[in-house]
Amino acid sequence: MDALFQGLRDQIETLSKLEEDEWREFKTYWKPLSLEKGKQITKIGQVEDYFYYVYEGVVRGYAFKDGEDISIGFSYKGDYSGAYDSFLTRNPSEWCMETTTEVELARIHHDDLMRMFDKYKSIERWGRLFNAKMLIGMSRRQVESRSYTAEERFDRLMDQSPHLFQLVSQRHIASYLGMTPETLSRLRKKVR
Amino acid sequence: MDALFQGLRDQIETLSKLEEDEWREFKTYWKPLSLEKGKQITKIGQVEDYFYYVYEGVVRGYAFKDGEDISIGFSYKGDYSGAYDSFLTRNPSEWCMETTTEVELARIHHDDLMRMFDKYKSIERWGRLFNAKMLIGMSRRQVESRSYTAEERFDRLMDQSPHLFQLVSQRHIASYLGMTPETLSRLRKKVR
DNA sequence: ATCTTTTCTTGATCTATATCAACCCACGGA
DNA sequence: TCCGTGGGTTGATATAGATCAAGAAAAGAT
Repeated sequence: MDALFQGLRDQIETLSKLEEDEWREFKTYWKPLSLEKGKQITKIGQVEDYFYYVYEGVVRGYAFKDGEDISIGFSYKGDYSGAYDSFLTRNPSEWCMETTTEVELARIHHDDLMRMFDKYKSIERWGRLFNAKMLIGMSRRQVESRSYTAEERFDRLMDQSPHLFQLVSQRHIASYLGMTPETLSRLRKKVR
Repeated sequence: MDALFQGLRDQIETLSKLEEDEWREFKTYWKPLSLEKGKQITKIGQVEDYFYYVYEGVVRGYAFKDGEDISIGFSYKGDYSGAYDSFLTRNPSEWCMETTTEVELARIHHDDLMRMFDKYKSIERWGRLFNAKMLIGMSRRQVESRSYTAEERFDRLMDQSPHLFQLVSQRHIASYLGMTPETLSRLRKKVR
């Protein structure tokens, strides 16, 4: 619990240093939250009101494409999570989040965060840099998905996040990689 | 020229209002720039030092995938442009920018912008919201490229930016849509 | 205006990956 | 202990779109 808040603070301060009293106040708006495996966090069609910090476990973000569940991304320890799109635009979310393991999170409500942005420049700065970081990550992934074949994408994921294969099911990984479970299965066979 | 700055200011103020004197100072760092068609703005491998505002014309961003030039995106009147990734990370850019028409731009140097972020909270806020806007646009495009077939992507572009077909060559549009020029040509035939 | 170069079109194949279908395996509940 | 349900595998077939190749048209260059 203390460790959770310490992790959160450290994470924030990689982007923008906070004064002791700024942090003391900011901290009061973050609420810890423990969830068991397989819990829905955000549902499609509702506006995302929270911004999440993942302290322990894995959260999966996914959307529906004609009935099929397709994974958008995974958040691990130290990541932020949530239907950030909807959180920003205040439009109903087109995707949802669920826990794939037991998780420990902290979350802050949109309105509280906005108030903090208004009040503290250091937090506003954190917001700017956080968005920048997301942007960079997303543009990397875009290049990734555009420039590589299914097989290359698979190899690269095996390389970069082998642990993922332990944590979530094949079908979720497959949809994340933009291929069918069958194709993924065949690729894995090839490697073995 | 006055119109250019007015456009820039309006654009900025859709995200964050500036005081008269804040704008007066901020404005001094933005330098207007006219370029003819076909000019390289940023080259691969160099760090992007500028952030661009497009007042007139079209700028194309592209990368190289085994020798082939693939378009990442286009910026029109009122958009911002530049190898934003590299601008943020200060790493050498993996893509480059060129004008596809005559253009009128204004640009600000990275260091000046950083100083402005430090000095004015309203500009820091603009930075945060600008990043958020980019993020939203990018996540939309990601969904776009992932959930639709080549034909659907084409139809949607025809719908949303028909003018683009006048402004840039088929091959650039094709690579932007993630298909070969041949495929694009066949799709266009289908529509006619 | 003529020549050259580039872009666009069209047709014939080829290939990666999807789709459909059957089967196996592991695990949780009765 | 047996059964059912969902995830994973494997095989056969289908298909969107790529690739290769060659001609037509448009755009620059001299």
